Amino acid sequence: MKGAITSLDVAKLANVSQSAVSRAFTPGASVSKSTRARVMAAAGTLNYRPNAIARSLITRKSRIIAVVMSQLDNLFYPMVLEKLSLRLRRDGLHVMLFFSDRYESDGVLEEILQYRVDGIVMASTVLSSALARDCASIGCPVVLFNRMTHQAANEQHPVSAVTSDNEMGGRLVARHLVGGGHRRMAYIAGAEDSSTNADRERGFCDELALLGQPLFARAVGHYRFDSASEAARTLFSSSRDRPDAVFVGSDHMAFAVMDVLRNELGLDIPGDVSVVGFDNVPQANWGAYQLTTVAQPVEAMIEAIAQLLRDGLQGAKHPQIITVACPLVVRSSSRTALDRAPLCLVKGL
Amino acid sequence: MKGAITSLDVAKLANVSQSAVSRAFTPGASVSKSTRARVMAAAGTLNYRPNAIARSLITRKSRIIAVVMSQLDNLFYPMVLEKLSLRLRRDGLHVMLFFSDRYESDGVLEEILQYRVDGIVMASTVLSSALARDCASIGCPVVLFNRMTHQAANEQHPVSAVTSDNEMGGRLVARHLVGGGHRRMAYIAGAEDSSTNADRERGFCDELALLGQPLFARAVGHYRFDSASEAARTLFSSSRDRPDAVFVGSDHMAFAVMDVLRNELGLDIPGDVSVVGFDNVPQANWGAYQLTTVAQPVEAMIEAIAQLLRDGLQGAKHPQIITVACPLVVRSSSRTALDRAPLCLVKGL
DNA sequence: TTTCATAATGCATACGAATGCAACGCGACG
DNA sequence: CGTCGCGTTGCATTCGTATGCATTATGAAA
Repeated sequence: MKGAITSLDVAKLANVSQSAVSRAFTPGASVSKSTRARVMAAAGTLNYRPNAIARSLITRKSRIIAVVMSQLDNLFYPMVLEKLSLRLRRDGLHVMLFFSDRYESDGVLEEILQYRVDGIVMASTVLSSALARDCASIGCPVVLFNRMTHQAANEQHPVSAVTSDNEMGGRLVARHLVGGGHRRMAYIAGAEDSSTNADRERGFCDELALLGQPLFARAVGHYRFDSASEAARTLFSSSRDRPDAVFVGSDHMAFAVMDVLRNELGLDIPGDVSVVGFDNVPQANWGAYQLTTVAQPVEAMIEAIAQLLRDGLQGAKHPQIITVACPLVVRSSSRTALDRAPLCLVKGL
Repeated sequence: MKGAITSLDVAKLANVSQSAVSRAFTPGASVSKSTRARVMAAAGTLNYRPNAIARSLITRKSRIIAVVMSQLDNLFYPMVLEKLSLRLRRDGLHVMLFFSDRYESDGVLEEILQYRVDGIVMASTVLSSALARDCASIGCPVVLFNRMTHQAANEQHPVSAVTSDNEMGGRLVARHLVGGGHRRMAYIAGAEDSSTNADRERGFCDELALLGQPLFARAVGHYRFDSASEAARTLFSSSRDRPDAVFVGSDHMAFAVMDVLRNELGLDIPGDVSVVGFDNVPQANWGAYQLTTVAQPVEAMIEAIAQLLRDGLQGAKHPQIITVACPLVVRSSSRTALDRAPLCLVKGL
């Protein structure tokens, strides 16, 4: 077996014990300057690298964080994935990536737990009560990202969560659209069983009602591109009485909606219809869309994840729910109060 | 220590030896039906899960594949990542995700090798000669994805690679554009030191020359959105003598180019300019772009990766270079011979 | 019933590094 | 010169599972 260089090989070459090698590679361990130097030299000539697997076995820390995703076609998640990975690396943690669909995660979680990961970030779904219990008993912290169902607040097996203030985001959109003079507001929902959608929709509708402009129409896009296209066709098929503004549950769906409105129905955005999304993915700033949207503060959310994981690793702090504010980013896919002025003048003539 | 359920605990409860437990969880091992049943029952009540870390230590197989990426903002890579992860899972492998920029990967690789991964897929860059040697000596197969530089063909430390037939892709575009009646063809390059760009550009230019229509203009976009916008501005700034077609080194850049052409320069696509990309990411089929592009056959490429990894795991097969064909997908961002006909009629009037 | 061949099981060890404990060396101080 | 203390070092054990080998149970063939 050629490439099996162990700490013992290094120890022999450096004329020290295996313990010394181990200590030389452990920051802050009790080793003299000279010993460490000799060890490092020997390690260098042998091309030795400490075996993280063996280390994990004895330290009971794998320094692996499992990240569970779905829907990487929605650019929001790749963005999160990349930033999260870089952030965790700064804490000496590594990302093991898993995929599960929205409704089944238990199978994947079984695999995850075999690796004795130091934490789990779930961005695809929530976890079953049974697995939440298992994670808790093992002491493996779980952080829900962008998800927060009853389980997160489950009394028996609570789980931490990081979300943006989806409800407030919905409210901001309502104010923006009403302020822009729209009268027939529609909503295209994401997955109806997701907390993000529930919160966004509730905030939007409540605020609309508060402003005396109840929701005009509604359809469901399931957070999927194709479903969103279909929803747009349904909502805007009749040329009379169609919405003059639509809030779409995610940017990803909003792009589909804009494509249908412009290319299939020949509508002008924002002349005929204002469109607002949610997430503020990079594409929202692309020339073809210039989408007004609610920005999820990814950096802050990721910092929150890192903190929750750190807490979870150190001790059994109580699970926490962290909610971060999300500002509205106004671009040209929606009419604003300023745009409205000339329209009124025209009307006045 | 509460959650530390080991195979020994299960063994005691089931009144068998620890070996029996191990064998019960090993498919194809020598255990009687009844013993396995008893073990599984005990494991169930104790919530036991085999420890993959300990298993890896002794089997010397971590069942982990390191995947190194960069630029997740180009949707091509998230797409690959998701499909690759699902494909490898079918082989019982798991993805550990790393990021490195295009020019530095050695630091990341040092970390990777500590985990004794069973293979490495590099989609971000190539690896240094020194690390290629290390990987080879350890017996850790490396597969370059979408990259193929001199190192891949390095005599001393050869490395496997999977790419699409980029050169042929470039040729197809050349034929398509010339066939569509274009006369002033431009190319917007990706990163000039990447093999993908070199191959695409060579194929495109060679074929253009062959068809008697040498390249008209060229700029560099470095595979980045912003750089591509800038390149488009440069190429199309003068209204006289501007290209009537542009082949862009990737879809991701092509979207930037289309945005500039339409929204900043007021040009019609494909009326004034035809645009062709490379990759065929999902967005290329979106209404706003409808981008003619060369399709990278992701499924086939991933199958090739899986095969190379399998070969590399089993024995020391010679590193292989796998190249898969990539068809042109024609959409409405480029004029075709058919579109030309009416133009000729108009001319004829 | 006896005799093998085969399947099933347990024992003991190995994987590679971390760490408590004891031993050691060295300098300082009494 | 002896003793104490502190910084180093090595020894031995440990983490949880897989597996070669020896042993025993099982069933089929004689």
